[in-house]
Amino acid sequence: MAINEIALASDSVTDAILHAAMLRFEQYGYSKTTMSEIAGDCDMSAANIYRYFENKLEIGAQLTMRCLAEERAALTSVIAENISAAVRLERFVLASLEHTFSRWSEKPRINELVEAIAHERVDVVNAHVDAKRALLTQLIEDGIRRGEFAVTDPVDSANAVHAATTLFSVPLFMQLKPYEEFQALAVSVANLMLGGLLSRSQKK
Amino acid sequence: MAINEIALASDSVTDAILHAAMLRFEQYGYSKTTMSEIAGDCDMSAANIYRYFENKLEIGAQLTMRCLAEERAALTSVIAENISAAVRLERFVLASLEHTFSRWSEKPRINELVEAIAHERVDVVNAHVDAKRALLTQLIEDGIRRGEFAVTDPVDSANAVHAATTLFSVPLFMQLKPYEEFQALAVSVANLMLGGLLSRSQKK
DNA sequence: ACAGTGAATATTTTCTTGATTATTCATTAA
DNA sequence: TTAATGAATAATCAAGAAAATATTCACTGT
Repeated sequence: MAINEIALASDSVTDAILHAAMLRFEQYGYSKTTMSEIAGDCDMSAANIYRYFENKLEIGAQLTMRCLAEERAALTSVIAENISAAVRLERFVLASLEHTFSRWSEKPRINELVEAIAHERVDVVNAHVDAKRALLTQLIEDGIRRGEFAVTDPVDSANAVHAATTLFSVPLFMQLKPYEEFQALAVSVANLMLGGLLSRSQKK
Repeated sequence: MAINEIALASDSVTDAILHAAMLRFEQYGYSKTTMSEIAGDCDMSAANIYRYFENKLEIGAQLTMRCLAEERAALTSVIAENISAAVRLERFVLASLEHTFSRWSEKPRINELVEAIAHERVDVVNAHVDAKRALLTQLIEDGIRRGEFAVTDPVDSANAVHAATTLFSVPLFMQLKPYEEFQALAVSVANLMLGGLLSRSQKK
């Protein structure tokens, strides 16, 4: 029964709704999923959902935030690796590309959700972008601390790196080339930028 | 009379049609302009246009090619300046941004035209992108020749620079920030990349 | 043959209008 | 007071007709 599913998957009505919505969105897409269906999965009426969420968009927004947070979690673990900042930067770019590409090619429904929310809730995307920039800033600060990077303004450098890797973060572009070409390009871009970051003694 | 306009602006029926179409597209937009209107401006019937152009899309494509060629002409003259390759590269990026931004903000009708054609005639955009990459390759080769740049594969570097400056070449992004912020970002990106291009002796 | 046309056809867009769906609200049950 | 509902309302979507537009074609004048 649905009651069991809820018990297994979550510990509050809010989470039950989010969980049910996610399953629907994954399988049928955001726009094709109705509030009644989500409600039915939770054994409640559609009206009751509005006691927990302002509207459908808010459900989508929260799920999108989770999705983007997962991506950042992966990037965070790249940053945390115990290797040179230069290699971490390259892996950061490659990991970002990998998430963008695989969401686009393997999870089109979720991609649809994210795009829809990005359109109506710019704040969600902005928060993600700001968080990503903050991660890059962290990484660059660490590189400076270790004596690897020679730049003086880590925030400015992080902004530049972020801007320069736009191509690898926007699903829309993924249709332009096969994944392998994007990978090679990402490596080239990362190496080019590293030239501007590395301190003289680090260069081969 | 229209006859005079044609005589002034062009020397063939083909050019008269293109000229009339451009005026209409600029003022009313690509989709709102009809073949009959273009034909009327040239004192001919709509059917007669098809003796000179395959269809409306082809007219749009040719005008778009002109527009993109103008942009490349500006970039070409930046490359031709008699200054260091490093400065030319920065100016190249800034000029590219300027074209993207001003077309988006000041010529929305033309931008609509370009977007419409880009959607239906990918080959037109591809040719432009390839030509832009070729210009960058030229510039980098020149930088190498002069001893300014230390890279070994100018085509790969040009691809990387081109990819890294995507943000400044796509009209869609122009809504994200004010022009001044884009300018500052473009300078940061250019400097970051120059770090990877410049030969050791050039660095301050 | 060539440049051109009006009328016919095909395609696209626009507009209605009937559903479907989102959201609100008055009310019930605990 | 809190959780929940069915019914009412509002907003959105979708199918199909009507109108506008693109494209073709048989034909005219040169």
